[in-house]
Amino acid sequence: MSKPTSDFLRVLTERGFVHQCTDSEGLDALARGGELTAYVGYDATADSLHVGHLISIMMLRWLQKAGGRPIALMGGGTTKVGDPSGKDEARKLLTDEDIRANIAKIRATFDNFLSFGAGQGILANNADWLDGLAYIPFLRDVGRHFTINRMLTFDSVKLRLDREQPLTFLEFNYMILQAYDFLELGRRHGCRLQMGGSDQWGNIVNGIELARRVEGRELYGLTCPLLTTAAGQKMGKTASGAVWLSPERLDDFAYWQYWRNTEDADVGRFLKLFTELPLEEIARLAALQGSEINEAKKILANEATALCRGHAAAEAAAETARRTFEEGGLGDGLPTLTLERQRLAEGVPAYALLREAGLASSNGEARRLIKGGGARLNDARIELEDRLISVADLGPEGVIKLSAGKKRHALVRAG
RNA sequence: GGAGGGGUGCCCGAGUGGUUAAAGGGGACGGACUGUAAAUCCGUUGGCUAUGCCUACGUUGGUUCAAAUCCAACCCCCUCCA
Repeated sequence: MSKPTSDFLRVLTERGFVHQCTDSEGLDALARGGELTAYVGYDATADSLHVGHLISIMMLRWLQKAGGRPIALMGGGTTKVGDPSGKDEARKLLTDEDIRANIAKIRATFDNFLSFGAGQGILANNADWLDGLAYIPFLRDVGRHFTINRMLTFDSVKLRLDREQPLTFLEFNYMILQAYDFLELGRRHGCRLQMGGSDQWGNIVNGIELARRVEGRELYGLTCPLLTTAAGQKMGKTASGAVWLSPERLDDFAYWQYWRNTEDADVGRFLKLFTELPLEEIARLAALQGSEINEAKKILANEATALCRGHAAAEAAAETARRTFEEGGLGDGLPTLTLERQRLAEGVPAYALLREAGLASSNGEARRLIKGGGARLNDARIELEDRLISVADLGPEGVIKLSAGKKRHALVRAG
């Protein structure tokens, strides 16, 4: 593809967001010509998005910065049915109330990245049009434009069939519903572009085809690469699961740490995708060698955290990290457990305290941690599993520092 | 509906009567080495009020001194046939 001339596509291309595009020339012309409206769809099964969603959120953000109008589409309608693709066990069906609550909480995250309001971004919900669909009319108006022959050629379907895994009729319909979303957003908001992960390519193309057939409208699709780390791992896993975007699910310090621990080989790529630093600056940072690249990682952590959690949170997390790792001291931002003074006076077994502080998920795990030499009390290795920890262990600042390994720390205070 | 195959720990997968909390791998966690990186090596990896007790191999019941392993019924998945 020739070099894009629109701000939007140029930025996306330069920063590594673009995997495939249905018609980059056409889209470029459209983006150049005026206000471009584009959407990305998000599931509403959890009350928070995670870093896997971040790349597409950034695309919406760049769109808005380039003068376009982003639509974050919540799958309130499709979630109600329950996405069967996680096929291990039938996901429990969410109630309307759950979904509404999830969407409200997710919205708080979007507010950090996008501006919603009159003439700005839109937070849409496909329940608005899917809930009321009448089956027969829908089949006649929309279903007739899909041939099974063609649907069978899409990767999402083909992979399943090749691997001899079941594909339910419900999932089959997902393609159609998603295609219909695109059509509907075009009608309602003049949306011309759908973006998503590369795994969404087939679904996106379906929407484009549908709109062409139903109303002769030309739509566009753009996918971003699925994010893996340089080591080939799926992005966003930590000790305790997904890296959540909402502070209720993952505290600011942990979020900052996630970025701080990026592999060397990923630093440049992540800076381009997850920060808004100028490319020249990024090129300089990514070229740092040896331990100097840690500076780049700190900047990555600061910038990424500032976007998602705000500047104050980013600075506080950076300060906590500095105190904890560079001075070996205590950072205020570490997870803190407040214990009744009475209990602490009597003493609590080390394994129990580690569990309560969230450093181990069971007493057994805590015991193993101690046995393996990974548990520390005020930076001194804990030798005995049931060693009592008491007020006598409070440091000068009135705090006990517990550690599991070198990176996971927690504070205990007497309350 | 018929015939055959299968359901094992976070995941994959071995195991066909006792020494099996269950080989091996992956992942995860911890240790060593480092730069809060990667790679590598080592250890750990069901729970508990812990030299013991409890729970666990789809579900329920049975045989046996003893069952993930044998029997029965049921549930679910896959393949082929109708």
